[in-house]
Amino acid sequence: MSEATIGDVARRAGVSVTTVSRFLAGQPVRAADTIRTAVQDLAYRPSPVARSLRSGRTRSIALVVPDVTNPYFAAVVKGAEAVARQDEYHLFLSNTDEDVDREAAVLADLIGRVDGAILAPTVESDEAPLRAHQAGLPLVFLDREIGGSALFDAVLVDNAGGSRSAAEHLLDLGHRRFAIVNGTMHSTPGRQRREAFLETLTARGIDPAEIDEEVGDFREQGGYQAVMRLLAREHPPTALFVTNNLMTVGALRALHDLGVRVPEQLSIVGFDDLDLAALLMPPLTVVDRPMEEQGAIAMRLLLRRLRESDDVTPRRIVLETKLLVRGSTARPTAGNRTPLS
Amino acid sequence: MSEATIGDVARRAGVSVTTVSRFLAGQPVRAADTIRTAVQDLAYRPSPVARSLRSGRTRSIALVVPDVTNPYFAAVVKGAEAVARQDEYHLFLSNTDEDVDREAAVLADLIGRVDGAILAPTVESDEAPLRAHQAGLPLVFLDREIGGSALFDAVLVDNAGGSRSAAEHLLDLGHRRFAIVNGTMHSTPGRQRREAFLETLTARGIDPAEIDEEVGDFREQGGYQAVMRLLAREHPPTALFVTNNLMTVGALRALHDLGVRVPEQLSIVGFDDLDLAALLMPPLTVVDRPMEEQGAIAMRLLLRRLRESDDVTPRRIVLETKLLVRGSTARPTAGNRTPLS
DNA sequence: GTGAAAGCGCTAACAC
DNA sequence: GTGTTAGCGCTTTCAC
Repeated sequence: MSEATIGDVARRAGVSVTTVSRFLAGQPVRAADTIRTAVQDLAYRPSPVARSLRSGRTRSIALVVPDVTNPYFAAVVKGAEAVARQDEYHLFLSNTDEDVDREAAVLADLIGRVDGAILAPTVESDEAPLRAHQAGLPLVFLDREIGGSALFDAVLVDNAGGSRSAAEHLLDLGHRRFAIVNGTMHSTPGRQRREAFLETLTARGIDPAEIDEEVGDFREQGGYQAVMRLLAREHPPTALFVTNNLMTVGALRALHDLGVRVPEQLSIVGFDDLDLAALLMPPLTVVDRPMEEQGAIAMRLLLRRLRESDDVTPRRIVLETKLLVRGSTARPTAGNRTPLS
Repeated sequence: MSEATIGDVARRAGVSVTTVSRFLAGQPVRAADTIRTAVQDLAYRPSPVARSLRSGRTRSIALVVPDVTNPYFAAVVKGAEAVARQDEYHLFLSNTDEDVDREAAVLADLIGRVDGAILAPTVESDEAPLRAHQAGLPLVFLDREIGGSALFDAVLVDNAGGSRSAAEHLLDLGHRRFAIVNGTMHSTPGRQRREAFLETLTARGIDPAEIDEEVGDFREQGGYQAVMRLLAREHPPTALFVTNNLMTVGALRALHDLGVRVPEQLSIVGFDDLDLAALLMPPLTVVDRPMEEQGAIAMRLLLRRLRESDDVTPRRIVLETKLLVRGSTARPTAGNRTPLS
């Protein structure tokens, strides 16, 4: 029965709708008390939809991520939501499941429904975001970018730095046989984490032939299978870098099923911390980064863009990573260090 | 520049807006081809806001949960979103952080903005949902209820059954000294899990004095502190039941810091499975339940209610739990079985 | 099968 | 400081 409109309030208070509107906007009005009473009596709530139609703004923001079930994105959502709430914005949430078509559909659908969107695009060659942008949807990129996206605000992570620290840590321990489980190679983090890891290794004299690669597509199952393949090889690696949290879980599961002892037989570094990482046996060494904060920053960037004129130069914020050395990395054992001798 | 309106399309196609509207609605129209072209040329998209104002429906649903960062709720969100998408509904997400006031504010804010909401209420004595319902917001309860909520659809879990299975498992192993870490005692799961655990124990002859209780408020930190307090006692328990996932993580952290050996010194059962539960040392015994499915069911219930008339009798669906016995539970050791002798 | 016109609930000129 | 009115973009009578 919440059907009271501004007209009802006006009638009950014996004034015009204009006056009520002005009262609601906080402007000085003679009949303030009367109106206030009428509002309460009728349990009047201004219709957000009508306001939106009038103002052209919805006071809501969409957050488009591959998967909320990924603890990293869950944290991002939380951070973003908290900031939105403060500014009285509402949050739409969409999962793309790393599916480009779904992402495109979602974005198209969002136009006119939200004032802006925060997006973790599936692939760097993605066109959908550009179309959405041209259609008037302000966009901020989260964690990933698309090609030639100098137009957009973005909150990224120093993937290269993170991977480098992982590689150096493993090198310093004395490893010479490496493997990396890659994510989606068409995405920013997938590409950057791989490249930096490989470059660091070869720059320090590692023969590329000593670096095995498998793709795990950023999924737990992918990580599992990648590790299964990796360890089935004749000369398995002694050091493993897994480039996201979900794949790390899968990798650990695989190592567990295989009975591989960590770090005695294999050292492992993950990208992204896990809630239970420190409680695993052994505790997991990971590249960590701010998560809720990344969501919060993305939201702030977007809200600021909505506030200011649209021609503000795009801002790119790159957050630092931090290597958390725990127990899953160690020196290679003698047998492992020279697997061929 | 996505400013084309239905009027622009009509003009370009040389027909009236009515005809365009009918065309868009899929009704037979002579100028179909012309209109189709005009729509494409102008990249016309019907305004969702205008449609909502007209129809009184927004095609969006809100999901109000305590915390998306909780893997259980993240899974629920995913399940609910998938169902909503199929029916072309959009999802609003709000975190309440277990705060009654925030929840009330969120609900009030949602009225008129969504067609319905799925809610995991903070406390059973909550009034806000009733007010929202009276204001015309269809509601489905998720995982938790409020007092006298026979009015509402709900998707619950057999908390009593889950706790009973945990208690019986521990009893069967021979434990006589118990402890339970409770959640928010004013919430449905908090209350039910506690009661069933205690009843099962006492029904099997356990002296209530042999059952320690601490409250952890469903938070990780709460679980940590609860366990710290529990194990500081003179005659610590040999069996521990932790009533949700977050608190279980905290509990494990505490046990780790304390150097308590599981299950030798203490058996532990958690409520809700964790992604890494099976990989912990020892693997964690837990009460598991469907998570994404619970979200999906809640969404289906709500959409069905929106479709059917509002006077359908409320439906309550109770999902079954399943005890996953892994390695964190074992017989009490001799020393522990009779701590006083 | 089609068009004119009213109206969803609100805000903002514009006159007073 | 207040009321009248137009109009945001759409759907839907109601005549034709």
